[in-house]
Amino acid sequence: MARKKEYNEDAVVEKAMNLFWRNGYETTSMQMLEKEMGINKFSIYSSFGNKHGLFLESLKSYQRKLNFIFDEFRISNNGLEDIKQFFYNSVRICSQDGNEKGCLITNTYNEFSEREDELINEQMGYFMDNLKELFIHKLKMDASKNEETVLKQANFLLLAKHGLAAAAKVNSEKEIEDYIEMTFKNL
Amino acid sequence: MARKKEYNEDAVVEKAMNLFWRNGYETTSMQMLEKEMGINKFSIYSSFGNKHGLFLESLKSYQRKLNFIFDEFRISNNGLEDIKQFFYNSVRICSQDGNEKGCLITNTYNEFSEREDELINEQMGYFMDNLKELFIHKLKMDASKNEETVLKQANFLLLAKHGLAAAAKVNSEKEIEDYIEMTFKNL
DNA sequence: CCAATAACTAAACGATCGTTTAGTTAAATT
DNA sequence: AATTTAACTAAACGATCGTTTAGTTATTGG
Repeated sequence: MARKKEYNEDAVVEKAMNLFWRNGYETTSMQMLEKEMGINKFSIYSSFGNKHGLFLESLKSYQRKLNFIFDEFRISNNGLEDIKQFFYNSVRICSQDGNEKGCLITNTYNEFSEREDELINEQMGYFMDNLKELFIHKLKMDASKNEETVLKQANFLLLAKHGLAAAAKVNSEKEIEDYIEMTFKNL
Repeated sequence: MARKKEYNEDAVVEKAMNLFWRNGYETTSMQMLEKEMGINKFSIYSSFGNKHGLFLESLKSYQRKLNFIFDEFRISNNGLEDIKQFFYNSVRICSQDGNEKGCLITNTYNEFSEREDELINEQMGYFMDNLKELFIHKLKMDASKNEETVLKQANFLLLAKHGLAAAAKVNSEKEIEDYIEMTFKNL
């Protein structure tokens, strides 16, 4: 056989993910990735094919990172209150390390919205559908809500979450809190 | 003196603005701008200094384009209902020509959020402050609302508007309508 | 211990980015 | 009509983009 890899693929993908998260796809160059990941361009290309492939793996790494929030969200049984907590948790994740990076999914959604990138859209759709189902499940815990109301409110919350993620990058903690409280005031 | 310009600066800026609106700042190249504006790179640089300067002028052109919506908004005297109409009008502007371009201001807000571009931030701040003041003015028409409620609701609406603009690029007309109706349901 | 092979380094690839510059054309002033 | 000067064309600038490739190093199986 031959030589062994000197790096762990999951570990370097996570580093790449953090760079993409901070800067977005287009603004992050292979040079920056080389430096941040601590491996050569050759190694990046042999492990992930190209920049686009590396980005897709980074998206998956981000979703793994979010898994524990989703698990906590899924397990709890407090209906609407769970969704609100999920909103707060999402903002907290996005504004760690002092710098406001927003949500990588939402950022990607925005950056790729004009392009028609099938693989990226697949990842986005998977994430959104998953979230919407969760919202619906939580909303249905309130038996007084009929099917139509549940669907309408789930749609509303999905867009509100999207807007919140966009706002988390530029607005103050107080404004964010006001926004969340107001969003849930009359659901 | 000397030769006269063969193009109108306002006219070519509007063409540049439409290109930036469709593609964003970074994705729009000088080559594309040359073609769309119908003038040479030399002319662009002599009129606007550089790409950044042209973009700033494009932002101003966009704001001029929005002026008539703002005027209509300002003049009317129906309080909260005016704000809702403004939301609907904003979405309509963004999804013309079939392709969903979103709001140039919001797109720029997102694309430049990590950078610390003083001139761009100035334009953004000017626009946001202006909008917030208008919201406050409309909300105060309802005398039953105290100062604190008005400010909180104005903040909420500003973020909701931001989220709406982001959503207008990717969501269906029905989802957008549900979102707006839900947003105004209990204000 | 040697041949085979995969992981590494580093340099170069062509393309495109924003910007500049040398040379030409046309309008206004004297 | 001659001169001046700004607007034009088109080519080239250096830098950087994502990607590839030639050459070297290290590990494994026979």
